[in-house]
Amino acid sequence: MPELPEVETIVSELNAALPGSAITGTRVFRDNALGGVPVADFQEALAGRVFERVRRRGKFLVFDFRDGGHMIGHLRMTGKFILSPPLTQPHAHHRVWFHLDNGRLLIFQDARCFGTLAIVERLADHAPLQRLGMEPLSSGFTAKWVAAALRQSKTPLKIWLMDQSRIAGLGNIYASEILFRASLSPMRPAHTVTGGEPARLHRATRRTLREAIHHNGTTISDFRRVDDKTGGFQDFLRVYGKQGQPCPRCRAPIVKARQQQRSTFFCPSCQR
DNA sequence: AGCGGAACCTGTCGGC
DNA sequence: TGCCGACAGGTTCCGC
Repeated sequence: MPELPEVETIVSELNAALPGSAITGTRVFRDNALGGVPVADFQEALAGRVFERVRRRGKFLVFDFRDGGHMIGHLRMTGKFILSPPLTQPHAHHRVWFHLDNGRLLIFQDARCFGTLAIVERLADHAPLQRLGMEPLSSGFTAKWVAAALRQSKTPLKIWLMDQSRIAGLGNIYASEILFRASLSPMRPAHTVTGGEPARLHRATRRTLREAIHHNGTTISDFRRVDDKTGGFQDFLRVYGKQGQPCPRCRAPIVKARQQQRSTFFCPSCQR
Protein backbone atom coordinates (compact mmCIF):
# COMPACT_ATOMS: atom_id res chain seq x y z
CA MET A 1 0.00 0.00 0.00
CA PRO A 2 2.17 2.75 1.17
CA GLU A 3 4.45 4.98 -0.78
CA LEU A 4 4.32 8.75 -0.55
CA PRO A 5 0.92 9.24 -2.25
CA GLU A 6 -0.76 6.57 -0.16
CA VAL A 7 0.68 7.92 3.07
CA GLU A 8 -0.31 11.44 2.02
CA THR A 9 -3.87 10.22 1.48
CA ILE A 10 -4.06 8.49 4.84
CA VAL A 11 -2.56 11.50 6.58
CA SER A 12 -5.08 13.91 5.14
CA GLU A 13 -7.96 11.65 6.10
CA LEU A 14 -6.65 11.27 9.63
CA ASN A 15 -5.99 14.96 9.84
CA ALA A 16 -9.61 15.68 9.01
CA ALA A 17 -10.80 13.61 11.96
CA LEU A 18 -8.20 13.28 14.71
CA PRO A 19 -7.20 16.79 15.83
CA GLY A 20 -8.68 17.64 19.20
CA SER A 21 -9.44 14.09 20.24
CA ALA A 22 -7.77 12.50 23.23
CA ILE A 23 -6.57 8.94 23.69
CA THR A 24 -8.50 7.37 26.54
CA GLY A 25 -6.90 3.95 26.32
CA THR A 26 -4.68 1.77 24.16
CA ARG A 27 -4.96 -1.95 23.52
CA VAL A 28 -2.07 -3.85 21.95
CA PHE A 29 -2.97 -7.18 20.36
CA ARG A 30 0.49 -7.82 19.01
CA ASP A 31 3.55 -5.81 19.86
CA ASN A 32 5.94 -6.30 16.91
CA ALA A 33 5.47 -2.68 15.86
CA LEU A 34 6.68 -1.33 19.19
CA GLY A 35 10.33 -2.10 18.58
CA GLY A 36 10.89 -3.72 21.93
CA VAL A 37 9.18 -1.02 23.99
CA PRO A 38 7.15 -2.74 26.71
CA VAL A 39 3.42 -2.59 26.05
CA ALA A 40 2.76 -1.00 29.44
CA ASP A 41 5.25 1.79 28.70
CA PHE A 42 3.65 2.39 25.33
CA GLN A 43 0.19 2.59 26.86
CA GLU A 44 1.32 4.87 29.62
CA ALA A 45 3.10 7.22 27.21
CA LEU A 46 -0.12 7.66 25.24
CA ALA A 47 -2.67 7.92 28.03
CA GLY A 48 -4.60 11.17 27.90
CA ARG A 49 -2.64 12.62 25.04
CA VAL A 50 -4.51 14.90 22.65
CA PHE A 51 -3.91 14.84 18.90
CA GLU A 52 -2.96 18.21 17.49
CA ARG A 53 -2.42 17.26 13.85
CA VAL A 54 -1.01 14.57 11.58
CA ARG A 55 1.75 15.11 9.06
CA ARG A 56 3.76 13.10 6.58
CA ARG A 57 7.55 12.97 6.26
CA GLY A 58 8.74 10.60 3.54
CA LYS A 59 6.68 7.47 4.16
CA PHE A 60 6.39 8.18 7.89
CA LEU A 61 3.24 9.42 9.58
CA VAL A 62 3.92 11.99 12.28
CA PHE A 63 1.17 12.41 14.86
CA ASP A 64 1.75 15.61 16.82
CA PHE A 65 0.31 15.77 20.30
CA ARG A 66 -0.91 19.00 21.82
CA ASP A 67 1.73 18.80 24.54
CA GLY A 68 4.57 18.67 21.99
CA GLY A 69 5.27 14.94 21.88
CA HIS A 70 4.85 12.76 18.80
CA MET A 71 3.90 9.30 17.68
CA ILE A 72 5.82 8.26 14.56
CA GLY A 73 4.29 5.50 12.45
CA HIS A 74 5.57 3.61 9.44
CA LEU A 75 3.29 1.27 7.48
CA ARG A 76 6.05 -0.67 5.69
CA MET A 77 4.38 -3.19 3.38
CA THR A 78 0.93 -3.86 4.78
CA GLY A 79 0.27 -1.39 7.57
CA LYS A 80 -2.94 0.63 7.67
CA PHE A 81 -4.55 3.20 9.92
CA ILE A 82 -8.31 3.00 10.12
CA LEU A 83 -10.87 5.17 11.88
CA SER A 84 -13.75 3.07 13.04
CA PRO A 85 -16.81 3.10 15.24
CA PRO A 86 -16.30 1.14 18.46
CA LEU A 87 -15.77 -2.60 17.98
CA THR A 88 -16.11 -5.49 20.35
CA GLN A 89 -13.71 -7.89 18.65
CA PRO A 90 -10.40 -7.11 16.92
CA HIS A 91 -9.94 -8.27 13.34
CA ALA A 92 -7.17 -10.86 12.93
CA HIS A 93 -4.77 -8.20 11.60
CA HIS A 94 -5.54 -5.51 14.14
CA ARG A 95 -2.37 -4.83 16.12
CA VAL A 96 -3.24 -1.75 18.16
CA TRP A 97 -6.47 0.00 19.12
CA PHE A 98 -6.38 3.62 20.22
CA HIS A 99 -9.64 4.48 21.99
CA LEU A 100 -10.61 8.10 21.50
CA ASP A 101 -12.67 10.32 23.76
CA ASN A 102 -15.15 10.99 20.94
CA GLY A 103 -16.10 7.33 21.01
CA ARG A 104 -14.22 6.45 17.84
CA LEU A 105 -11.44 3.95 17.44
CA LEU A 106 -8.13 4.53 15.68
CA ILE A 107 -6.91 1.13 14.50
CA PHE A 108 -3.41 0.15 13.46
CA GLN A 109 -3.71 -2.93 11.28
CA ASP A 110 -0.80 -4.81 9.75
CA ALA A 111 -0.93 -8.28 8.22
CA ARG A 112 2.82 -8.77 7.95
CA CYS A 113 3.83 -7.03 11.16
CA PHE A 114 6.61 -4.99 9.55
CA GLY A 115 5.09 -1.64 10.47
CA THR A 116 6.47 0.44 13.32
CA LEU A 117 5.08 2.77 15.97
CA ALA A 118 7.28 4.92 18.18
CA ILE A 119 6.60 7.64 20.70
CA VAL A 120 9.13 10.43 21.08
CA GLU A 121 9.08 13.71 22.92
CA ARG A 122 11.25 15.37 20.27
CA LEU A 123 11.45 14.57 16.57
CA ALA A 124 15.23 14.69 16.85
CA ASP A 125 14.99 11.56 19.03
CA HIS A 126 13.74 9.52 16.10
CA ALA A 127 16.83 8.47 14.13
CA PRO A 128 15.11 7.05 11.02
CA LEU A 129 13.21 10.31 10.55
CA GLN A 130 16.44 12.28 10.79
CA ARG A 131 18.01 10.25 8.00
CA LEU A 132 15.41 11.21 5.40
CA GLY A 133 16.40 13.33 2.43
CA MET A 134 14.56 15.80 0.22
CA GLU A 135 10.78 15.90 0.06
CA PRO A 136 10.01 15.55 -3.65
CA LEU A 137 6.98 17.84 -3.40
CA SER A 138 8.79 20.56 -1.47
CA SER A 139 10.05 23.79 -2.97
CA GLY A 140 13.64 22.63 -2.49
CA PHE A 141 13.14 19.79 -4.95
CA THR A 142 14.04 21.53 -8.19
CA ALA A 143 15.44 20.37 -11.52
CA LYS A 144 18.69 21.99 -10.51
CA TRP A 145 18.78 20.06 -7.25
CA VAL A 146 18.08 16.82 -9.13
CA ALA A 147 20.86 17.51 -11.64
CA ALA A 148 23.37 18.21 -8.88
CA ALA A 149 22.38 15.13 -6.88
CA LEU A 150 22.57 12.88 -9.94
CA ARG A 151 26.14 13.99 -10.59
CA GLN A 152 27.31 12.65 -7.25
CA SER A 153 26.26 9.03 -7.70
CA LYS A 154 26.94 6.05 -9.91
CA THR A 155 23.96 4.11 -8.59
CA PRO A 156 21.40 2.86 -11.13
CA LEU A 157 18.54 5.34 -11.44
CA LYS A 158 15.82 3.11 -9.99
CA ILE A 159 17.88 2.43 -6.86
CA TRP A 160 18.88 6.10 -6.77
CA LEU A 161 15.23 7.15 -6.68
CA MET A 162 14.35 4.76 -3.88
CA ASP A 163 17.13 5.80 -1.49
CA GLN A 164 15.17 7.51 1.28
CA SER A 165 18.21 9.46 2.46
CA ARG A 166 18.33 11.19 -0.93
CA ILE A 167 14.65 11.63 -1.81
CA ALA A 168 12.05 10.67 0.78
CA GLY A 169 8.90 8.79 -0.12
CA LEU A 170 9.45 6.94 -3.40
CA GLY A 171 9.08 3.17 -3.39
CA ASN A 172 9.15 0.29 -5.81
CA ILE A 173 5.97 1.09 -7.74
CA TYR A 174 6.44 4.81 -8.18
CA ALA A 175 10.14 4.52 -9.02
CA SER A 176 9.24 2.36 -12.02
CA GLU A 177 6.32 4.60 -12.98
CA ILE A 178 8.37 7.80 -12.72
CA LEU A 179 11.17 6.41 -14.88
CA PHE A 180 8.69 5.31 -17.50
CA ARG A 181 7.16 8.77 -17.61
CA ALA A 182 10.65 10.28 -17.84
CA SER A 183 11.66 7.82 -20.60
CA LEU A 184 14.78 6.93 -18.65
CA SER A 185 16.20 3.45 -18.13
CA PRO A 186 16.18 2.19 -14.52
CA MET A 187 19.68 0.82 -15.15
CA ARG A 188 21.31 4.11 -16.10
CA PRO A 189 24.05 5.16 -13.67
CA ALA A 190 22.78 8.37 -12.06
CA HIS A 191 25.76 10.49 -13.11
CA THR A 192 25.16 9.72 -16.80
CA VAL A 193 21.80 11.48 -16.64
CA THR A 194 22.67 14.91 -18.00
CA GLY A 195 21.59 17.72 -20.28
CA GLY A 196 17.82 18.00 -20.37
CA GLU A 197 17.31 14.65 -18.65
CA PRO A 198 17.46 15.74 -15.01
CA ALA A 199 14.65 18.21 -15.68
CA ARG A 200 12.66 15.40 -17.30
CA LEU A 201 13.16 13.23 -14.24
CA HIS A 202 12.20 16.09 -11.94
CA ARG A 203 9.05 16.80 -13.91
CA ALA A 204 8.04 13.13 -14.11
CA THR A 205 8.53 12.74 -10.37
CA ARG A 206 6.33 15.70 -9.51
CA ARG A 207 3.65 14.87 -12.03
CA THR A 208 3.48 11.21 -11.10
CA LEU A 209 3.19 11.92 -7.38
CA ARG A 210 0.68 14.72 -7.83
CA GLU A 211 -1.46 12.61 -10.11
CA ALA A 212 -1.35 9.68 -7.69
CA ILE A 213 -2.29 11.90 -4.75
CA HIS A 214 -5.10 13.35 -6.81
CA HIS A 215 -6.41 9.81 -7.20
CA ASN A 216 -6.01 9.20 -3.47
CA GLY A 217 -3.11 6.85 -3.93
CA THR A 218 -2.70 3.77 -6.06
CA THR A 219 -2.35 0.30 -4.70
CA ILE A 220 -2.05 -3.13 -6.20
CA SER A 221 -5.05 -4.44 -4.31
CA ASP A 222 -7.19 -1.43 -5.12
CA PHE A 223 -6.03 -1.74 -8.66
CA ARG A 224 -7.44 -5.25 -8.80
CA ARG A 225 -10.59 -4.32 -7.01
CA VAL A 226 -11.61 -1.76 -9.57
CA ASP A 227 -10.91 -4.02 -12.52
CA ASP A 228 -14.43 -3.95 -13.87
CA LYS A 229 -15.29 -0.42 -12.85
CA THR A 230 -14.92 2.74 -14.85
CA GLY A 231 -13.18 5.93 -13.81
CA GLY A 232 -10.86 6.13 -10.86
CA PHE A 233 -7.28 5.19 -11.28
CA GLN A 234 -7.24 1.73 -12.83
CA ASP A 235 -5.24 3.18 -15.71
CA PHE A 236 -2.68 4.86 -13.48
CA LEU A 237 0.02 2.21 -13.67
CA ARG A 238 1.78 2.17 -17.02
CA VAL A 239 4.50 -0.42 -16.45
CA TYR A 240 4.36 -1.85 -12.91
CA GLY A 241 3.23 -5.47 -13.03
CA LYS A 242 2.77 -5.29 -16.80
CA GLN A 243 5.59 -7.46 -18.10
CA GLY A 244 4.83 -8.83 -21.56
CA GLN A 245 2.15 -6.23 -22.23
CA PRO A 246 2.69 -3.59 -24.91
CA CYS A 247 4.30 -0.34 -23.86
CA PRO A 248 1.63 2.38 -23.89
CA ARG A 249 4.04 4.63 -25.77
CA CYS A 250 5.75 2.42 -28.34
CA ARG A 251 4.00 -0.97 -28.11
CA ALA A 252 7.23 -2.89 -27.43
CA PRO A 253 6.76 -5.49 -24.66
CA ILE A 254 7.30 -4.29 -21.08
CA VAL A 255 10.15 -6.14 -19.40
CA LYS A 256 10.44 -7.27 -15.78
CA ALA A 257 13.95 -7.11 -14.34
CA ARG A 258 15.51 -7.51 -10.95
CA GLN A 259 17.45 -4.78 -9.11
CA GLN A 260 18.59 -5.22 -5.53
CA GLN A 261 16.19 -8.09 -5.09
CA ARG A 262 13.19 -6.07 -6.17
CA SER A 263 11.21 -6.14 -9.38
CA THR A 264 11.68 -3.34 -11.88
CA PHE A 265 9.33 -2.87 -14.82
CA PHE A 266 10.32 -0.84 -17.86
CA CYS A 267 10.18 -0.50 -21.61
CA PRO A 268 13.67 -1.28 -22.97
CA SER A 269 12.71 0.30 -26.25
CA CYS A 270 11.68 3.81 -25.18
CA GLN A 271 13.35 4.12 -21.78
CA ARG A 272 16.99 4.95 -22.49
C1' DA B 1 30.38 3.81 -2.60
C1' DG B 2 27.71 0.10 -3.92
C1' DC B 3 25.95 -4.57 -3.99
C1' DG B 4 24.21 -9.12 -2.68
C1' DG B 5 22.07 -11.61 0.89
C1' DA B 6 19.43 -12.25 4.95
C1' DA B 7 16.17 -10.91 8.35
C1' DC B 8 11.80 -9.10 10.13
C1' DC B 9 6.39 -11.59 9.11
C1' DT B 10 2.05 -13.28 6.77
C1' DG B 11 -0.84 -13.93 2.78
C1' DT B 12 -1.63 -15.06 -1.96
C1' DC B 13 -0.91 -16.89 -6.32
C1' DG B 14 0.91 -19.90 -10.08
C1' DG B 15 2.60 -24.29 -11.30
C1' DC B 16 2.77 -29.06 -10.97
C1' DT C 1 -7.89 -30.50 -4.80
C1' DG C 2 -3.53 -29.76 -2.50
C1' DC C 3 1.11 -28.74 -1.53
C1' DC C 4 5.24 -25.81 -2.32
C1' DG C 5 7.96 -22.32 -3.79
C1' DA C 6 8.08 -17.63 -5.32
C1' DC C 7 6.84 -13.25 -4.45
C1' DA C 8 4.70 -8.94 -2.31
C1' DG C 9 4.06 -1.64 -1.79
C1' DG C 10 9.86 -1.40 3.12
C1' DT C 11 13.90 -0.96 5.88
C1' DT C 12 18.12 -2.36 8.24
C1' DC C 13 22.24 -4.80 9.10
C1' DC C 14 26.23 -7.40 7.73
C1' DG C 15 30.04 -8.72 4.87
C1' DC C 16 32.70 -8.14 0.65
